[in-house]
Formats: sequence, C-alpha cells, structure tokens
Amino acid sequence: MLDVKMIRDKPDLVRQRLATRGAGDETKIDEVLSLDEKRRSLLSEVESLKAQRNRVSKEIGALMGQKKVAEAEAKKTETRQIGDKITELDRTVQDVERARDHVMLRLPNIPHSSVAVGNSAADNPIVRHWSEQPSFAFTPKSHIELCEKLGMIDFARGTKLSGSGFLLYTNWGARLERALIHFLLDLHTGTHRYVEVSPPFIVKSECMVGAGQFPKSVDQAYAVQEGEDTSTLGKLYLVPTAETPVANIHREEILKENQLPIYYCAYSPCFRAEAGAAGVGTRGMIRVHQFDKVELIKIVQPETGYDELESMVGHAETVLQRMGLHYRVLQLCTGDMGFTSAKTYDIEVWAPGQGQYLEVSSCSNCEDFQARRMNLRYKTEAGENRFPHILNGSGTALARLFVALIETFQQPDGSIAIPTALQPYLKVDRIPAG
RNA sequence: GGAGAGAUGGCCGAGUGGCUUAAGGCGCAGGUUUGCUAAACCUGUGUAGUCGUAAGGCUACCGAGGGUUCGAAUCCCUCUCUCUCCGCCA
Repeated sequence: MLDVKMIRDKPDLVRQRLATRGAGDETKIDEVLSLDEKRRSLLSEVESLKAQRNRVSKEIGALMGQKKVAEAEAKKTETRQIGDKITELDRTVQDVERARDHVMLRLPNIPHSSVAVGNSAADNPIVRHWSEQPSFAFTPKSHIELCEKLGMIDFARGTKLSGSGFLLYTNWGARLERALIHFLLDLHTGTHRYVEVSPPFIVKSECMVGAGQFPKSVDQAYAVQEGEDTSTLGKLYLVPTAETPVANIHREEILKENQLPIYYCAYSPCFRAEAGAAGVGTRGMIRVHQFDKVELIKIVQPETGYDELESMVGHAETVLQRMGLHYRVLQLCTGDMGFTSAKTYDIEVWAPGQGQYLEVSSCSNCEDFQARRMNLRYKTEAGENRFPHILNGSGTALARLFVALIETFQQPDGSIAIPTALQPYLKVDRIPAG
C-alpha cells in the first residue's frame, strides 16, 4: 500500500510514476485525495464532539458525587443528542475509510526511479548473460519426451489424479525433485546465511492481502473450505508462493532495529489457479497448478534495500552457476513489473529442448509496500517506528529448473548427466536411459 | 467435538459503571550523588489518527466486533485465540 501522506503531499509525482506502469492507475488518485479530505474533515468534527461529551460526562460524574441529581439529569438530556450525532458520524467516517482503502489496496507500488520505462516484456533490458548456450551433436529432446522415456514424470496419471496441470513425479523424477530442494536449502542456509523456515502451506486471507496477492488476484488462488461447510470458505487459501507466509511472519510487530536484516529461506509447494492462462503453452511442466519452490525473503532497513536486492539476485544466480546452466538476467520494465514491486530482476534459464529461456526466478524489492499492508515496523535506535523494506526472490522455482537441467544435460544415449554439485544429493552421477 | 479457566502497556500485575489521566512493581532511558561500578533518589518511558511552523492540544485503543449508558477495562451479546481435562486422529 502506498503512503496516503505521500499521495496527499505529492499527488502529481505519484500520478506520473504510476502512469509509467501503463495500467491507468494514476486516474484513481483524485478519488483517494477527495476521500482522504472528506475523512479528515469528518474526523475533526466527530472528535471535537467526543471531546465535548467527555467533558460533560466528567461534570455529570462530579455532580452525582455531590448529590446534585437534578443538575446532573439536566446535563444528561443535553448530552444525549451528542451521542447520537457521534454514532452517526462514526459510521460515516468508517464508510469513507473503507472506500478509501478499497482504492488504496488496489493501487500498485511505485516503480523505483532506476527502472526502465516500458510497456511489456519486450521492453525489459537484458542485464547480463552467464556462460554460453550449450551446443548438441544431436537434436535435443524436450523434457516431455525425456521424462516419459526415463519414467521421471507420469503426465497421464498426474492428470488422472488431479486434472491438467498437475504432475506425478516418479522414480528418478521424484528423487531429482527432492535432491534439488535439499541442495537449494543447503546452499542458501549455508553459503548465503539465510535462516530456514518451514511455514504453513495454507494461510489466512489477511496474509494474502499483506503480501499483495489480494484483493487484485483473488481469482488466481485456490480457496480452502472445511468439508461441505461453505461458511468456512474465503478464510484460508493455498499459498501461491512461500513469500506469502514467510513475508508475513512478523506482521503487526514492531521489530528492534538490531534484529535487521532478517534473511529467511523456505521450501514450499506453490498453488496457482492460472485462471485465464489455460491452453497457453500448458503441455509439460512449464506452466502447472502446483510446483515446488525455494523462496528467499529479506526484511531490511530502507537504506540497504537496493544493495540487498542485488545480492539476492546473486544468490539466485549462484544456483544456476553451480548447476552449470546457461541463463540471462533481465530487469523488468515499468509495464511488466508485478503489483507489489518497486524493482524486479528476472532470471531466465536456457531450456535447449524448448529453444527458449524460462523464468526460474524473480527477485523484487517491494520497499515498504507490503510492510504497510501488514503493519510491520521496526523501531530505530532513536525510537522512531519505520516500515522496513521487504524483498522476495525465488531461489529458485523447481519445475522449470528441472526442465532446464534434464534438457541441458541429456546425453546421446538418452541418459542424463548430473552436475557435480548435485551428485551428493542424488547419490548418482547420471540418471540411466530407459 | 465436549467441559472448564483465561486474554489489561516491553514484562509482571491491580482494577465489578464516574477521584483511572490504567494503581503498583520490574525493565529501559536521562539526571543527581560518586575514584570506577553498584546502590539510592529524581524525572521520563505505548500505538495510531488528527490539528498546529512549533511548543503542544484533541481523539481512539485494556484479545476482536457489536450493544446498553450522559459516561464502559468494568455490564450484555457474538467471535477469535491461549491454557487444563476428555474424546477423535497422522
């Protein structure tokens, strides 16, 4: 959520920065301003009435103490209507606040000034490449064919169990997935000094609002219901990413400054309804309703937010470097960035069987946008309460890493070579053909 | 799921309709005293909104939301969570 005071103080700047996203959100600023103005004027009215009521009530108390009942009764009558007026005004204030928050919760974050202005993915600047695209003496197969031949994924039975977009990992497929999760957590907790957490995979809607998924993307989430009890629907949701529970760990807290920076990493499955995306490149593992991911979260002082973003991207890149996979890093332009982000880098790994780059990581600094929504603050040494920057990054998404890995390291004989770094986890140096 | 007990500031804890502006204690910060440390004493010490150049004022907040009342931490209703016991369960 944006700071209302900033909108109040610099409406033109906010409008101009929002306009670079190209979604038309800048047009909602006037509505915020007028609701904010209305709220403040109502507030000063109702608060002075409350002050008056408090004063008279105290007088009544004193009169009762002196047994001057008649005078007290007279004052009661006098004050009675003030109470009614207060009740009425309080309701109006609440309505106006709700209306203001309704708009505010739907305004995206303001892009950082260093972010390239652009309309779509086509305008994302490429920041760097790592290594070369691997070359093959044969035509590299798609992961779909490889998985079927090697019995790593049973696509048909995954669909039988849960419908399209759900995967049944089998044998070496399941073991590779588990090895990758283990490898990623060890890398980030060891070398990169993140604290491992294992959060609930179902969260309250407040957490979805806090992390910024709700209200805008409700239709992308799986809602949970207890049995047939429809009254429980809308309270809990399957996590679309570990970012949701983990970023919310300290919601509604005031942290001590010396607790920062906080670095968390967590494995979780990610559940995404992908409403509206059906039929678009859905074959195989590239877009599915459930995938595994190891997520990185940082909660830091605003001064260090952007340095922390750079190092976080580096941590995600290390994963691909250790695997020996070719990738590129993009900076998302204003028109392509997510709702909560002020600045985002995407890491795309090369998938030879697809002949394209696949997004395996997205690292963002959301600045204080989420901290505001979840009311997470920290107290400075000077005693001031501030909102920290919250960063999230995939470190990395697994289904697509899995794809890149088996497509890159497939051998002429149909087997798959396992990168040295992963061998201690999978306990073999190759997955045998057939 | 059933029965019972609870939820008050950073922490402990008093408070059953108005001398509560939430007592008292602990902790923390500053000060006085002091070779140093400690002790003692004094002062201060929550969150947010709003008005104000500022000093400061006002309003709200005692788990959450409603209600009664001139006035609610206190009375009534609903809900959430925690603890104890029972049942069920991986």
